[in-house]
Amino acid sequence: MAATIRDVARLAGVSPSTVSRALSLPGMVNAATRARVAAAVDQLGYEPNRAARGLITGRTGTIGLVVPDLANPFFAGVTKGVQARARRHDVSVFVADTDEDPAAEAGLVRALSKQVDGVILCSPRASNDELAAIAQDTTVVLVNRAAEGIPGVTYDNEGGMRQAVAHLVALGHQRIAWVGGPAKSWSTQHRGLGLRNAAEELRAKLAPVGNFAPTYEGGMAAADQVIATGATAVVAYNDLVAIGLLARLHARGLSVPGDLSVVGVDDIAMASMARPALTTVRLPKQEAGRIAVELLLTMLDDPESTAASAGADGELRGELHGELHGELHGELIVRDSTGPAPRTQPSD
Amino acid sequence: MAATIRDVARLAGVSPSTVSRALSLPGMVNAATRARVAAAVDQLGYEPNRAARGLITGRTGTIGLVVPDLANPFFAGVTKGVQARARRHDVSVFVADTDEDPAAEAGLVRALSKQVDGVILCSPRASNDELAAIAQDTTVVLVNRAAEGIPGVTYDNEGGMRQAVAHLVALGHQRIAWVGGPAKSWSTQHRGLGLRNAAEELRAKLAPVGNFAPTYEGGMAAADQVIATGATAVVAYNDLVAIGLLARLHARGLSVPGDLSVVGVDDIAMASMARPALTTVRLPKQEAGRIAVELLLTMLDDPESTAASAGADGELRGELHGELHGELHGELIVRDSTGPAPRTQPSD
DNA sequence: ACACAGCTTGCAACCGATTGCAGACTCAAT
DNA sequence: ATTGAGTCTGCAATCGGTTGCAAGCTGTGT
Repeated sequence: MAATIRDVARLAGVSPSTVSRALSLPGMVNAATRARVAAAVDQLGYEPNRAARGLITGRTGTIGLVVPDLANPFFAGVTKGVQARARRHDVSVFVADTDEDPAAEAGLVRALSKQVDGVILCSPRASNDELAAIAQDTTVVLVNRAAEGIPGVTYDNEGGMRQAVAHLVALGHQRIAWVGGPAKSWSTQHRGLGLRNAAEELRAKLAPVGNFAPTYEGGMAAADQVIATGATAVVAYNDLVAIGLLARLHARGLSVPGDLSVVGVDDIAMASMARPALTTVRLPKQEAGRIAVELLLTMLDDPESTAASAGADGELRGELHGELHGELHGELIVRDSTGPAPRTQPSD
Repeated sequence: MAATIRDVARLAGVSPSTVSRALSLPGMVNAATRARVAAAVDQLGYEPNRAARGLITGRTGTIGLVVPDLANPFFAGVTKGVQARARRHDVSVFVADTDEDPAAEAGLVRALSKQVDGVILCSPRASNDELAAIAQDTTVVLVNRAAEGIPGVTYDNEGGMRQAVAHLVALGHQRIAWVGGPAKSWSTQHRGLGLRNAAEELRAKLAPVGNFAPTYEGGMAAADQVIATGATAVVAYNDLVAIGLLARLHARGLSVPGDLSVVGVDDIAMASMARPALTTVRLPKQEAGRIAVELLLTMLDDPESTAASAGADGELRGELHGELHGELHGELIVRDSTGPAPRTQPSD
């Protein structure tokens, strides 16, 4: 049905090879011929068949994106970024959702990897060893996760947490609770670490209340333990957890920020719709997706470049500043869920 | 790098054609040979190259999905459904996000259509004529939109609205406001229609307050007009709008459901996290995605089948009940945003 | 006039699968 | 032994592009 390169060649009165070259190596063909080919191309609405091209070039022009859960606004944001930037490079994106199932992850990636040039792995649950194994036979870029020798883009969790703590300390809070996400999660570990450092430096006490599911329900479950710590402020693993906290605190009759200030992380749309509107550390989500695409495409163009070798020759695209690793910074968005520390503890 | 069909053939001591047949037409090859091939296949970890296969079969094993905005939880849900069901059929999904830009839509679909076997169009903004043109040269399935001659899956908006009105009338509400979404939107039209019919039948008065953006901001903008109608209950185009209403009503000092009851549509995760938790008409989102995939795959298997011809021979898969059109039903989820009508109008 | 370089272009092989056709083989019936 | 049907397998063409190689053409220097 669709026009082939031979149809174009016939119409332009040249051979298929010339058409091919006119399109991909324009400098190599005579200007007049090139014009005839161009005319034929758009008269026929010709577009090269990707499968055929991929067969010989070994490149499919497609990348894979694996996320834990598309319904999670954070991952939806990353996906949008990946998608938009990939389109700009004329690359298609296979999206796969693991449904938060760590077991499905590896299998999915393997299946995907046969069909794409490279894969972007977002917040993978796999172990470092498993990741290394995957990176062995596919070009991989990580998002929101760092692993030795694998390029990726991460957030400066420490910096974000420092901003949150500084904000709270300035409001007079001395004792800050921390509701962590999944224990093995890379970002939980780094956010916890950043919090600990910032608290120490700014002379506040940090009260970790353990690990909870990174969901609204997780926040509901954590709330009572937060109250029990006697803290006047709480930092939650993410906005979903923070909103769960808000709900349960309200149910317990506590006022936010009157009795307790609450800070989230991510700045999903829901954060500004919560009551009270949530103070949170905004993480640039689409930006992460965009950078991941650039990173992946860079590696694909120059297979020699890896996180390790990049330091040596460092000649990469703009945003990456010569390294096959991007780091994004969070920004504290102050809304209504944080306020001055109460004079007396809510437990009085 | 990866094993080819020739490698397998050599290892199994047969010709490539036999390997091909052993894999796709097992009945045609001798059991012993088939076993040798199978052994060779998994010793080498062989997987057929899709591009090569696609080249000759004309099928890519890939479908496209176009949604207005991945960050919208409704579309994220549909995407999850599409994605999961496609995987089950060993089909990959290209996801494209138009960023709510109706102008980008058509171009995107055209670009996509060259690379996939068929396209699922979710809540397209295009006109019926444009849709017909697209369906002309690609296999298309619509989600959340009906158009003459094009298969699709829609929601029974009338039925959902009837449930909402019945619920409100039972609570004593006589005057119900309606905040519509984008005027040209198919679902706005049908929800408005359903509301009008149900209101008439159940002897309630419907007060439409016009069309608003299907967002939180849209809801905020509509709230004051809703109050001005003197209605004691309001049905919003979707949950996002309803939550916007909630916020503005709260700011205006009105109590929900004390002064005004609010009903949304969709049942996105946010609905149960709102304060008060939102009464809403739950629309099965993933289910819509799943059915769309089945529909598309059916059409691909049997190119003769169209919405028009399906009635005649109607021999399709389970869920579809013999029609190339699926209709899903909403379910009223009663939470805390609806309650008995106040004795006196809030305007008193 | 001749050789040689440089620029364009075509031929043909190739990527990795699928499939129509025909050949080889087995087995039973005549 | 011959024929015929039926089963299984291989050959070779094909899908739609890309690319190494060689050949044609033009123009320049001698």
